[in-house]
Amino acid sequence: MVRVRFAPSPTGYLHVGNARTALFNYVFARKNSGQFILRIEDTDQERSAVKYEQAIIEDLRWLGLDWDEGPEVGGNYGPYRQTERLHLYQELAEKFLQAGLAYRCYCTREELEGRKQQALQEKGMAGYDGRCRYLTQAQVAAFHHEGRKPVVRFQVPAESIEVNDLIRGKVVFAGETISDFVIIKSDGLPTFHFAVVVDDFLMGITHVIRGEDHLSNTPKHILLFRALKARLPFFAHMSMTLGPDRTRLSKRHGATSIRAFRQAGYLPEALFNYLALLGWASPDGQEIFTREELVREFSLERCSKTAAIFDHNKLLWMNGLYMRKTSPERLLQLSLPLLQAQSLAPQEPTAEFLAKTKQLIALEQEKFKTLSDIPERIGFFLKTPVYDSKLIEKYFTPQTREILAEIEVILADQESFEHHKLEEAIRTLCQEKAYKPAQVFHPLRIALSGTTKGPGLFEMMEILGKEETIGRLQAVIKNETFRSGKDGGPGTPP
RNA sequence: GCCCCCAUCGACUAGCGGCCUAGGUCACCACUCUUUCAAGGUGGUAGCACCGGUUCGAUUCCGGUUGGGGGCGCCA
Repeated sequence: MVRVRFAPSPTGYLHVGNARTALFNYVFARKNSGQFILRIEDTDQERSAVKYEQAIIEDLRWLGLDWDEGPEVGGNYGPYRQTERLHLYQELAEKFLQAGLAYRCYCTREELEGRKQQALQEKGMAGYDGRCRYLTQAQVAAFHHEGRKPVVRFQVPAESIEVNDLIRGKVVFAGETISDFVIIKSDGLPTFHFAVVVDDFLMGITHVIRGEDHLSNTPKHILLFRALKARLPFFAHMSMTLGPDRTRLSKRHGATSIRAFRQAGYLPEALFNYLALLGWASPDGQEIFTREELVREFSLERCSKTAAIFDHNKLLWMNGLYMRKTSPERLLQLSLPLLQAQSLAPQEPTAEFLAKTKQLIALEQEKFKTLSDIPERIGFFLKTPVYDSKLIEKYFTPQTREILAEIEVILADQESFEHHKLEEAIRTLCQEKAYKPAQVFHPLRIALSGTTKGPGLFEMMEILGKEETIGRLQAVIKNETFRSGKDGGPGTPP
């Protein structure tokens, strides 16, 4: 039975790089009919916050990465929060101490720092020198008397360690390069290295799939597994996610948290799909996957060893693809809060309003790249447009007013406001008066919507309806600033 | 400084010794469709880091150089 885990520390929002790790674990578990476990690594007292734990949980769910065991769902290997498992680490550390696998170290941070600098200069080694390994009773007593609080260090044997990585193959670390590392901090909490191994062991994790930044830590973990007499899990270290400047992806690169992308109007399935493509490729080059397809196709063997740069651009394209694919109904639901936030929709919309808005969304759907584009692109339907003087200047000539007035008359005569009929009528006008269509269509579009971007002109008029269309036209025609053909400042026509 | 990983178009990648005059996707450019903005269609620009080997033959195998990334914490 395959058992994998994602173990975030709640010190911030879910980072896209971590989300990708979670996703690979999730997909691997599903592919192998195994279990996906969520474990919260909250042993950093300084930085961990409940708020972030909650946010991470929400964002994982939003991405569709549901776990079989972990917070909020339980399981037989709990608890799944490390601060609730402290006794386990302490007991095991005590056993290590008694078995001579670990020892108490009384060095202070200052002493450590000083010696580290010196060793770095002299030998290029930055690790602990092991000087507390064999303290006498008297020395220990003296340290206690000084009030020093010890840490527990693991005694690293001088042998080289081999890591057989599923993605990278065999990696060998020389024994001397690993120094005695801390497993229990002076506050009694376990360090990351100790807690992961103890938990992976106790939770029966079979495959450790994580970022490449942990590859160098793996020999330590292997040593710990051995000390626990535990069977080694398989390791798979996936490539890192970098920013456009090839450095670790961070806030400097803009949005880096799943939360930020959510708020920017991205769809979960788009992010899911994009993340899957970062460091993994299907054999046949397929790039668009449903969750099920990805689960079917995925394999660790096809994971790339090269670090991947997170490309906002391709994500945006892919999001647009999914925006076009999904139903107007869902887009309506997802964008309603955004419309409300911009006062484009009432807090308690009527069925009529919703139906109309859905119609608008359907009309403009092919142009949305993110949900945030929805208010922007359909806003002018929902409330009187604001006119941009530059546009007026560019598209309106002195003659325009006359043309618009003629159109107004024609529209008033229309019995049906069906778009084919409207088009026919206006094209007839163009012919009769020998107007070039562009000369008529552009100003009309701007007069009605305040923008050059929009749906088909006649579809737009149909949805706006006779009354509103004529109303907007009249307002523009009467607008004083328009008379000169320029300087139509932003603002709502009277 | 020491240790580890990595190296194909600007980006993600396919390639697992001859099928490669290196393929796909995003971006970019051109053309096309068109009442705008998109979307779509067609075409195009662009890459095997470098130096040595191995081999009849290297993008593919080996070594080195260079470059990038990661680790060396009482952070995870």
